[in-house]
Amino acid sequence: MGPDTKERIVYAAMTLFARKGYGSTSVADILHEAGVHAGSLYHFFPGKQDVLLAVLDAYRQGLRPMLLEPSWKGVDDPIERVFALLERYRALLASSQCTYGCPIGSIALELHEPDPPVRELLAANFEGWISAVESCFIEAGDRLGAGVDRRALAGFALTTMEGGVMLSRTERTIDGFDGAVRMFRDYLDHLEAAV
Amino acid sequence: MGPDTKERIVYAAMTLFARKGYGSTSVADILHEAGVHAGSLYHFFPGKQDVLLAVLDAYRQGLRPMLLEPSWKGVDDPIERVFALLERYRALLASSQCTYGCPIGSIALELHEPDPPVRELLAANFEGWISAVESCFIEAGDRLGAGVDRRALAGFALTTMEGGVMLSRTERTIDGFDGAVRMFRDYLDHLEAAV
DNA sequence: GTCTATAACCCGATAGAC
DNA sequence: GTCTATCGGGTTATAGAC
Repeated sequence: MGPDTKERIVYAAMTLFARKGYGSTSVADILHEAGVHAGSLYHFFPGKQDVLLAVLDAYRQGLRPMLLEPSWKGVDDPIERVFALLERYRALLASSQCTYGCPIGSIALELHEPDPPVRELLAANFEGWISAVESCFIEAGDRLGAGVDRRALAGFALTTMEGGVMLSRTERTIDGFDGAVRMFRDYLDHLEAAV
Repeated sequence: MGPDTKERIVYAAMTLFARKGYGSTSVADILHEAGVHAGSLYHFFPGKQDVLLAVLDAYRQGLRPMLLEPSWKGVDDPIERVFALLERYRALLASSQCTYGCPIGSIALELHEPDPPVRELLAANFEGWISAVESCFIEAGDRLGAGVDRRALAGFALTTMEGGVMLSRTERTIDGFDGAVRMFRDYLDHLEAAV
């Protein structure tokens, strides 16, 4: 239908996987959402799982331009940037009645035994996220004690976000997410005060 | 086949849902695992989702006898009890090559739009977990400052565990879980030191 | 590259004998 | 309560014309 058929398929799949999950999204759903027919999808992709791989790769490639840069617009303080990132997930939750959270985390838990390339792309997405946040904590310099493990702290930011999303999605209230982020903030305050 | 057919079905489903997820477990899988035939399952349950409800209720009822009490055997310190609980999840991860984590969290994220009774039972499971941990923090008395929100801190323990499980399952390494728990421990150390 | 039709399969659930 | 056979429908993927 156009030169960007493949991209439309990936974008449609991205939307649907985030909204309904991977298993609950049928190929027919993707075809309908993208406005293409089966022949086109199977021309570009060997199968459904390869569409998932393309989606996960798109997330990975979009980390900076689609997630970090919008979140960090007008925020220069490196530690505030971490909370600006968390705030973006809060906005996603709040604007969807606590239905939509982190698409990577949902897929990561939905697929119990993913094929290696899928699992590796999921891990690469987490790794990119953690690395970006780690950079913020490194940039914060001596506001955090020299003994503070920046990488582990960034991983803790991720687990706070993912766990908070899970709790809020289940309770259908933003409270769980907010509570977790508030505790994480308090922890960072203690770390800064301890220097 | 016996007077406990219904229980065998629930137990089989519990095992399979934890191992493969809800959607990837077919009724035929449950029948095979439980050693019963379709007629028996549909005699006791209207459908597959009702088996899930029974499983979630079993987890809820088993929280104390199956999870808390074994974790807290020989551990009297209320704050150490929280970490003993987290240690139990670590053992589950470690003994399964980081495949098996928290079955409730997996199902919570797998089902994007669960029917109300399912979502409510998932929330009730989280609520029971959080309440139990909150009790520990309350029991810790003035070792934590009076201004510390015990309930939010318990929720933070849950998000730390669930997020850590997600990260470790994806990376197939225990590091993410250990890092998150280490940070949580450090936070509690700061809270205790600040009193 | 795109479209239609359909193959081959698995699913949850049911019917009805015992 | 238990067993067998099967229905009806949705699934991924393919075949083949255009």
